[in-house]
Amino acid sequence: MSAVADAHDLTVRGDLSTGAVESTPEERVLEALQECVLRWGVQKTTVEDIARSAGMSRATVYRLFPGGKSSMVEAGALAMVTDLVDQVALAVAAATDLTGALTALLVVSSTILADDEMLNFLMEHEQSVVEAQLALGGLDRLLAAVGAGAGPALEPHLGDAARAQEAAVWAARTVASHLLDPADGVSLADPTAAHHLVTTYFLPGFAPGD
Amino acid sequence: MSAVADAHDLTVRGDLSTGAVESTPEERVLEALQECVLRWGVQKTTVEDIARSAGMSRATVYRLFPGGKSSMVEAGALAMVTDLVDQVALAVAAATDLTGALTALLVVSSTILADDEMLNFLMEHEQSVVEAQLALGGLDRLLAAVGAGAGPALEPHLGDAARAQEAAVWAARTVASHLLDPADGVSLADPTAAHHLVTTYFLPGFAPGD
DNA sequence: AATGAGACAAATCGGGTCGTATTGTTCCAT
DNA sequence: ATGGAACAATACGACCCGATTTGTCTCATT
Repeated sequence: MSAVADAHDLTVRGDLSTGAVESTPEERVLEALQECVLRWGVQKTTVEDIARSAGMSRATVYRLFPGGKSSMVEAGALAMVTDLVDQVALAVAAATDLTGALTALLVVSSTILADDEMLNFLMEHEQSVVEAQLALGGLDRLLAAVGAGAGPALEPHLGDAARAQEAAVWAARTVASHLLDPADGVSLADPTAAHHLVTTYFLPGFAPGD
Repeated sequence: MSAVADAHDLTVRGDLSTGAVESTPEERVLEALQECVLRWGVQKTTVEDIARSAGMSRATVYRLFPGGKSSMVEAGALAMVTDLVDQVALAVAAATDLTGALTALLVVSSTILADDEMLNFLMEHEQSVVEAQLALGGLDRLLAAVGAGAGPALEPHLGDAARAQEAAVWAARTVASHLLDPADGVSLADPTAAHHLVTTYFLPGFAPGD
């Protein structure tokens, strides 16, 4: 019923590292959306703009995304989150100890967000669009996604799956808080700052028993 | 120049615990503002409404608050924050150990916010007003105020003043995050949940050395 | 079978106007 | 020091209007 339920399969076909050699029509639409948004912003981008940019007719775009522009934006956001979670999970899994894992979680997610062209554009020119995505439990879903995606990678160092997920959500909440309110000169993308934060607030509570 | 700089002295004269026996004209205006807002919301409340409710003329209200309605709202918010910080500092100071102090900080602040009639009303009916106060570095100032107000009360258990303030700001950020996004069924107003959070994430990092 | 082109009503949006309510200031009487 | 009144300037809401956009549909094309 909700637009979220209509989310399409955004699985990439082809090798990401070598650029999109093969991509689904849905992906082409999302790429077109990104192009248009970076040029004119979300509000000024029309479905016709997207269709033209994607090299297909408006009718086809509507066939691919029956929900219209809003569903495309939602799908785009979902794709970004999915990518983010995947990369974070990868970085966390590569860590050898709990400190490194948590630090990686903070640094990688913060770095990705700080370097994301689309997100930076929206935060600067159309912050309301970002807020709209986060409202109505959007942040909850985001945090839950991070917990579900990065939690398991944290489990080897914590044993308990529930504790791992809790820690991941907690870290994600921290990143989100600092992202939406950069405030104090602390940047979690800085490995030193992140490490300090982890060793000060996170780590000790987990190490051995409760 | 800014409306903040025009903030008036809101010191209460008389005993708070026995109700306002004696109050300044400014306070009467702020009380009137609260009455009107709870009835009609911020947007629909006019200066004339406030003056009538305060039992004085519109001219007098403008003499007291040259900045108009916006400065009254700002002064009201400031008063609320001041009260909050004072009560939190009091509760923190009453704690005998670090665990109790941090837990009190979370529980008392969360409880006050959760029980605040005005804040609940605004969050439900005029969330944009709250957001407007938090934007433009408003949250930063709020966090700094908590750090400055409650930090010293934390110092006896931490020794270092800078560390105490850092911890207070961190806790405040946690409360703010959970307030703006209640999400996961965790309520920091619940002493058990707060205690769990403190012992898990906060405490261990501070106890002895670095 | 999938796509493009076009048509279509409905909804949305930006701009413009207008009358009213509110604002912020001022003067004067008490 | 306060209230009452007046005042211009402004903000606001309601309304209308034309243009754009949306979402759905049909039909021809490949």
